[in-house]
Amino acid sequence: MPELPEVETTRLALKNFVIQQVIKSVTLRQLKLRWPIPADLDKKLHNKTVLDLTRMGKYLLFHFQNGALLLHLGMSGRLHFHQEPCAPGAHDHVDIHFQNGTFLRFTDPRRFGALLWTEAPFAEHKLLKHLGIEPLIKTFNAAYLFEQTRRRKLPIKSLLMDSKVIVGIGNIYAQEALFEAGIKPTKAAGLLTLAQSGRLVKAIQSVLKKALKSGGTTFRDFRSPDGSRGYFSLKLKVYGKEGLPCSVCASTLKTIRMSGRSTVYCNFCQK
DNA sequence: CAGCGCCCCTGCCCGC
DNA sequence: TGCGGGCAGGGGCGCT
Repeated sequence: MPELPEVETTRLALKNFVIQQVIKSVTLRQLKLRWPIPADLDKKLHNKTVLDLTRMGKYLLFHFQNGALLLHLGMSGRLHFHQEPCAPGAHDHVDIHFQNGTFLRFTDPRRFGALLWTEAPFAEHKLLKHLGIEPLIKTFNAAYLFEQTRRRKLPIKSLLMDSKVIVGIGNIYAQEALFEAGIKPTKAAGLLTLAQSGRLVKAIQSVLKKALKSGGTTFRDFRSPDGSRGYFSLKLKVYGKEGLPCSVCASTLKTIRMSGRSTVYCNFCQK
């Protein structure tokens, strides 16, 4: 999926289009996503007004007076706001039609995404209540990360990607942040020094902010909700650079697999 | 409890 | 060209 920058980019692009819109109907073509889409969603959302669109980690929340629609883009999910009718393609699973004739389309070829309904208080929803800290807020700092990593034996990369600790960091930005901080992905989290924790926090924030600024890194499947393909404006230093020379020391970047995901790093720059 | 793999699914790319 | 295998941005869950 899109990681935090892509989800936030999606949210910002959609926000002004969907807020205050009144739902006319919901078309469901495929219920089988990560979890089944509630079949009675149309009934639940009929005549309801979208009050707000927020983000918690990589979850988007469409707020209504009586609850919230919880949406996760999974690996390949996209949201596209349409101003006029448009025939659905193979993976266009959901259309949310508004009373003014516009509609929001949820497309997800791999179907790892999710669309769920949650009654207030939504923060108590099982998918949301254990979410960790947002990486771009002030309280995510060296002391926080240092404290969170004590006595943790798992590799630091795995910890970065654990949404119970920190939200929004996926396989791309975990690798990029670790490279920028000069820390090996395999290093046991508990062995980080306070100084390294500080460098890692700075690196995470810098990488995410750069990606946000460029509207989210755009990869194979990711498309901004306005339909543009975007571009690879964020210069990735290690992700997908297997076998290429390190941009700092020119030694060949190394690739390993960590919990099923490929991980690229520089064996010399990262300690 | 902590940590690690599995698996849900389709598309794409590569090698044969 | 066709086909099989491997891999892709996630993350909850079940097992050890």
